[in-house]
Amino acid sequence: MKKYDFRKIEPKWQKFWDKKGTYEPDLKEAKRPFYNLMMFPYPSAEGLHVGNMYAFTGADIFGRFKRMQGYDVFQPIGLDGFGIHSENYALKIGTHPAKQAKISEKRFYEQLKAIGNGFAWNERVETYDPDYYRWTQWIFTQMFKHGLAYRKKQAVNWCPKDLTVLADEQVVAGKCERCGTQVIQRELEQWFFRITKYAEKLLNNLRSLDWSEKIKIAQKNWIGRSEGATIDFEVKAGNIKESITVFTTRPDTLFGATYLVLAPEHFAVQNFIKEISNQKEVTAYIEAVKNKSEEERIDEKKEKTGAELRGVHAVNPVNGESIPVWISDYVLASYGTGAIMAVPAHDQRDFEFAKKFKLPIKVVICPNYPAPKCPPLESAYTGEGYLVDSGEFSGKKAEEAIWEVAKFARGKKEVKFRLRDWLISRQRYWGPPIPMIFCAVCAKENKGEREDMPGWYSVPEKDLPVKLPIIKDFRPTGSNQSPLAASKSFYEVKCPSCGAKAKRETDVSDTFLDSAWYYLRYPSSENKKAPWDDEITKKWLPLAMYTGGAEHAVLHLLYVRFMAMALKDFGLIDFDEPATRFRAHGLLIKDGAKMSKSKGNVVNPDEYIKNFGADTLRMYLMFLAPFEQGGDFRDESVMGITRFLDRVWKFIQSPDVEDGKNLAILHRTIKKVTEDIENLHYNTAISAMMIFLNALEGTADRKEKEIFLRLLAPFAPHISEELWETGGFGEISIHLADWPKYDPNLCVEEKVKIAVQINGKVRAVLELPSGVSEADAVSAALANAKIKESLQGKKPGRIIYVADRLINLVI
RNA sequence: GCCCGGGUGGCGGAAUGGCAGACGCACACGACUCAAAAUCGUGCGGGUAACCCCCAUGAGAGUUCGACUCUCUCCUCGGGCACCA
Repeated sequence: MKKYDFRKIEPKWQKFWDKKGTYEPDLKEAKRPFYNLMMFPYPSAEGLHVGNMYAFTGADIFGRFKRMQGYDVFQPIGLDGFGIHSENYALKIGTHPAKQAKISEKRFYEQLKAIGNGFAWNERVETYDPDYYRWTQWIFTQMFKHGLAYRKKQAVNWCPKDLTVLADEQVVAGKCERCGTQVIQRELEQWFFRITKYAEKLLNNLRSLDWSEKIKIAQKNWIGRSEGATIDFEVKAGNIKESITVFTTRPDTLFGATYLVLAPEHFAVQNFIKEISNQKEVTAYIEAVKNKSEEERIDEKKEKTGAELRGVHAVNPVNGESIPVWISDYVLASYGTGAIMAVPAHDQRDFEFAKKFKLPIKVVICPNYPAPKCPPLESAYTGEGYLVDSGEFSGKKAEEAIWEVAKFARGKKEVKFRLRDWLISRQRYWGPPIPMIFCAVCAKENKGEREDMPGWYSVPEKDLPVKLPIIKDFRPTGSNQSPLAASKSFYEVKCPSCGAKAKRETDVSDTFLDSAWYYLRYPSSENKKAPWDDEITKKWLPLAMYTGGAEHAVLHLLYVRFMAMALKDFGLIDFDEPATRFRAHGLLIKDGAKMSKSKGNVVNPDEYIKNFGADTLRMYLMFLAPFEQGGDFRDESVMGITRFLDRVWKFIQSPDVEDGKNLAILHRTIKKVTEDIENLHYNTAISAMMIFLNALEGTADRKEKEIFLRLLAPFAPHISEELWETGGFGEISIHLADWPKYDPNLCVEEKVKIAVQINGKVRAVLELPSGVSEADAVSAALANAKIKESLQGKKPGRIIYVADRLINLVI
């Protein structure tokens, strides 16, 4: 018998599969399409991370399993190589990103081949390929034409290190999601995508999606729907009369509103400022807020700040009371209406503010009714109760009076979302130039492609792609402008409408736009005339299975859904959810800590593949823990799998023993492995194969070996293929063979062990024929010497019998 | 603060409400060997000389004939959100 030599076997079969196109489905003719997608990597670091390999292997096992079950599995791979992460890497090592992209590409593809995944290599996608980003730009123009892309000036998140704006989703706890730098606010005019238009749908669809629950929860919280009412307050200041609209989810507490608070940026503040007696104080406060960094705000979170607009008064619409008006940064300009009614007795933030500035606190909800004298509140009371001091509503249950009070105050029911529009512009170099042109002449004449955006034109389809020029100085400028703004030959264009001298947009788009539609391109990647082929798209999409990291819960996974909804509304695709099933894999850590370059504990898969083989590494990674949980990579445990595969090698080539005794374990193993793969419990599937091997070594017949190889194939594709060939078990490839089936009737052992308990404690274990009747089992138990002894002549009062499992005698 | 997950031997982990610790790692002993590695075999939660006994799944209570599993309270670790009215 030859020795198991993975160094020969693995490259041999990788070449074979490649040549034969084993993993290339017929995209046009496939009968049972199964699009199994995994999130593509961004090639920013020194090479493929073992975490990537972990994710890809998990997804690949599922794909191989489905392929053997008879599906035409399409499992493509590509690179998310455009964008700030790749650019930063290029900056760090001092190469041009375009050059670095080619280097990374080669390296990544070599590594991706070495892990033995069943990728469809013919349909690769690289986001920086002009053939690809041509269509990314085209999608931008579609968004523009349909009114979903627009420009607006507002305070946006700016990363002082990456020197670009960021979407809200890219800011984590006030810091840049990528580099961890404290984000600051800048007032800029930028391109946005109107994702908020789909807030309701993004939320509602979640219910019917078969996605990892934690992703759905994260999205739900991010979208942050709240139902409430907008209510108008008449506000007077000297000669000025304004109506200020507030948003509240608790209109039932209206009688307890003792003042209004406006965001410092609220439009009405500027009007009132002329009429107030403390102009200096208010102006100073507004200035102070403007200059506060996010860090300072978080620091001061506990301490409320603000300023009264002296001389400004609002009228509470439910009782006509005149109440003061304040400004404070605890009210956000960007949420609701930027103004609130403060009910200090029943809202903790208002409570703190009122305490600090000695504003009246009026209780309008008591837990009981009629209300006993309420003791002074220590904090806001937000529980249930009955309305008090609330005019005609007093005595009603607060919860039930919400809409009645709102109606009484002439409020309107309204739904608000936490979700903000997606900021698309980036002042960086390495991305698709935003395909827009601004013509000052048209703008002056109020002409434009869209009425609401004079002067703006999308680049005509025939002129796409707007190629990213190879410029020498691609470093971010820090000046609100992309490095492309320095390239005259790039930005000087003619107006597509009037032909006058116009200016091309010089910002590039967010990387997440590249990845928001890539799954559509894979199966149609050969098409040079359209972003995707309708027939192929109809056949293969939406995705049957999508696998990726949970860190993209509110980034990629939200954007990709939004994009599908938009494209569907444009009539370009016929589904609005890109993936019917999504599973988030867990995080792979190393010796109890997250892998990171700073800790120096990043594992590169290359040396492990070299030393142990791809099959061993694959199985090791999957054996660690449930795939959706993640695992802890420890060098010493790899040996377990090495031994296992060595034994498999010998087991399959050992002489056949025809004794037909292993039927039950064979069928149970098939059942267990099948169900475990379906549930992504690869660790226990591998354990079941180990148990099978332990039991059958030296007693297996040919059929049992053959079935074992098939079960092993998704996990260890090379060794199983090699043994399949040398053993002559069937046509090559094993990966196109059928998945074994089990017979539930044969899963049962002839004899079962039944635990006999007395008062829940096991006192004896009986071996009885399976399916034994209750009466027989109980009499066998009572006849047992140990049981007799334990019973000491007492008679069990109650007997619980669980078939084939246990008897509990209760005395 | 709120919302999700977790907490089981020395370690990774396994257990439709039914024999806790499968499977593997590490470790110990034995076989093979001049020797070592590899391989094979045996053992391996704690108490105990030993057990058929007792204790044990973060802590405490509860439901149940029976709880790692369900309910409540608390501790703790990880992740997400964080003045969202």
